Amino acid sequence: MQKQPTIRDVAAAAGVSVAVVSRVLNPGSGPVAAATRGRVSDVMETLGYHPRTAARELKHGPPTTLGLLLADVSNPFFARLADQVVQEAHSRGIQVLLMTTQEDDQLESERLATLIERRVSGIIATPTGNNLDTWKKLQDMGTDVVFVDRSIPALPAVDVVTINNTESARSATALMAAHGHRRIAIISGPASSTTGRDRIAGYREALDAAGLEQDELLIRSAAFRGAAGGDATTALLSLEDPPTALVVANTAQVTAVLRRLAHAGISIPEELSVIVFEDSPWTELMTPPLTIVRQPIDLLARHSVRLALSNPSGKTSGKPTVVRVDAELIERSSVSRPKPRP
Amino acid sequence: MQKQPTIRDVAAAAGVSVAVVSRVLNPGSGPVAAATRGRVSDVMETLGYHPRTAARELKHGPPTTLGLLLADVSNPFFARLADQVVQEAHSRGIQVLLMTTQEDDQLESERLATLIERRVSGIIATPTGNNLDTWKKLQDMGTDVVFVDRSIPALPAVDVVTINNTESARSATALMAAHGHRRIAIISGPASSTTGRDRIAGYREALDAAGLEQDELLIRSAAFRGAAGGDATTALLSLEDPPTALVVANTAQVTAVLRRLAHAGISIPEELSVIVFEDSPWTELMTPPLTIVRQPIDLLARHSVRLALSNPSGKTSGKPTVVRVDAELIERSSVSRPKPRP
DNA sequence: CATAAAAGTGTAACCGGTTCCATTATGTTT
DNA sequence: AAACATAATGGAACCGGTTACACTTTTATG
Repeated sequence: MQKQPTIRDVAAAAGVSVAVVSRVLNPGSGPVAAATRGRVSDVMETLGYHPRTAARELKHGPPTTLGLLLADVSNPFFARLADQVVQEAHSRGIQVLLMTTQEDDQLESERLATLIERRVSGIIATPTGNNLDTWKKLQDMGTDVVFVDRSIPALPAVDVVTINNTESARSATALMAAHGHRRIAIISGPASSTTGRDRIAGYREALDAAGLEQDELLIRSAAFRGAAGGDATTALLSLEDPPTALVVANTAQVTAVLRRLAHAGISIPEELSVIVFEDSPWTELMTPPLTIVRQPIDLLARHSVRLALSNPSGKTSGKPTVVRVDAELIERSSVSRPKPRP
Repeated sequence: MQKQPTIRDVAAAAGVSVAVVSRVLNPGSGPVAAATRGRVSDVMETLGYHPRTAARELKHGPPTTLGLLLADVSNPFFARLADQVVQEAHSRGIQVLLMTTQEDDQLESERLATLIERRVSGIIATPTGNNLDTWKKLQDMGTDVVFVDRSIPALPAVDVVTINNTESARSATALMAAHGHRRIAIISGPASSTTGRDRIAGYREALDAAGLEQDELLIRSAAFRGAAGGDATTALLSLEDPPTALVVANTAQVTAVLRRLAHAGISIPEELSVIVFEDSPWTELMTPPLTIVRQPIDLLARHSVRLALSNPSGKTSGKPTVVRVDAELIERSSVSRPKPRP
């Protein structure tokens, strides 16, 4: 273990001042004779010199780090979002500090405190819905905050990137109706989440458009974490007049729902038509291949990163940006006509 | 956008010196009268003061950031590893800088340069196998490097955390043999990777133990990325004497392999028994539920973080630590006796 | 009560870069 | 060749914390 050379070591070894070395380090910050530049570069090479980011950031914290605050990364949706965000950020020379909240406001609060202390230039987050003051404070500090996938209505000043949740649930439900289903159920995210609410709204719209009656018993909100999806499934199956179609609009609960259906011996689509909000490769490998709603994760990531870096310091723009991208309904084989009732 | 207060602002507002404020910030670094502490804390609160991490790290770069360098995060295995590493790190007050290499040495090299400049205290990585000099340099600097999942034989001085690859492939292959299979194929990672080599070694051991002949045509190395898994599958299926059992020991290629099998209309396990190295929930939802090798990701993460933080600065310990955890073979329904040949 | 020990506080240097500004070297113009 | 613009370099302050050390005030001890 050797201690690292500093800019002064390089300057001394090259027989120049630290100012010159700094200029070599930051091309464009001032003139340096070609010969000098070469000599300094050589010295840096032989000494194995690398400037410390921490020191550089002290002067004018440059937008070199971005906070990515997700609910959790074991969920494939968030995992792929993280992957895309990291790639997109890297392509711009930006680093990503990854944090998770586990959907817990307390943890979220701690993570936000850390992000404040790090003076990250931007944050891309799936907010829990609380910590409003902290979010506001972050923006006051000039941090570019972007909510992705969800938003917080009480914070209308924050940029948001989501899919068109209402429309995606509407089209999925409409497909069920078009196949002749009259008892269509939906399992969505919690009512406290914008995704949950919007998707249920789209579901209702589709029912109205199809002239179908709304039955509150067929609308289930399940938490993102835990086994809520399985329980909701069981509840739906044990209804007196059970649904013939099910839209699983809570990505985090898709496997829990499917597991419960399998254990209950429900055959898809004969007994129950199913559409899930989930775009992993395995949905195609199921028997039958599942009809899905595909969320364009790469677009979400790209727009999020762009917005999180768009206001280098201090936003003058008045109103926040809201990007809404369209999801895609991929029809495979898990939807059919309902079997006639006895 | 307001500019942030500094420690001097706080000191001035509280009518004390910066040293006192610093002591309030770092309990244990020196005595502060209770009354003073309270007053300073109040001022920090009202001013909305948060110390800048960059400035703190200038003095003695404390082990507060960890680099996590993975091949990619869209792969569920790595995603869950990332999730666990982040959680484990957070529980110790450590932040995680997430980076991906896409299995590309050039990109890896760039990421490593960044990590050097950031002076992270530790790095947890799935190395591509190149950039040997940089890895050495990192260690010389006192960075705690931990390879997870794979290792680089040419770098024996690095701590490693892996599953017992040889044993896991051996037991999977042995299970096939125990079911009476004589033509057992394996699709592993590239021969350049330690995981690929070790798993093939275990496979060979199992064949020997079962007194089965080794056929090099049944051993396929597929790259981690791309469609290599599908191609290898097709090649195996079109063999003159095709296998009756297949061990998919390349997690990144599992879905590609299964997709190809589905398209080829191969029924599992009637025509082909299958065991996959993959522990996602969906493996249980398949028809039939897949027999899998489960890798204890949480253990990998826990040990990795522990090692990456164990040598606060400057390792005196002579030899590196190698942690090898056991994978678990979960028997479900994708393995059966081979059907008798005509 | 004198005095030593401990507690509380302040001053200033330092970490490793960046950058303003002054100074000197080089080059161009007429 | 004088006059002046431009290039190249160096000195030193600064970013926002931490900390060694000096100094003052309390508290403890004999």
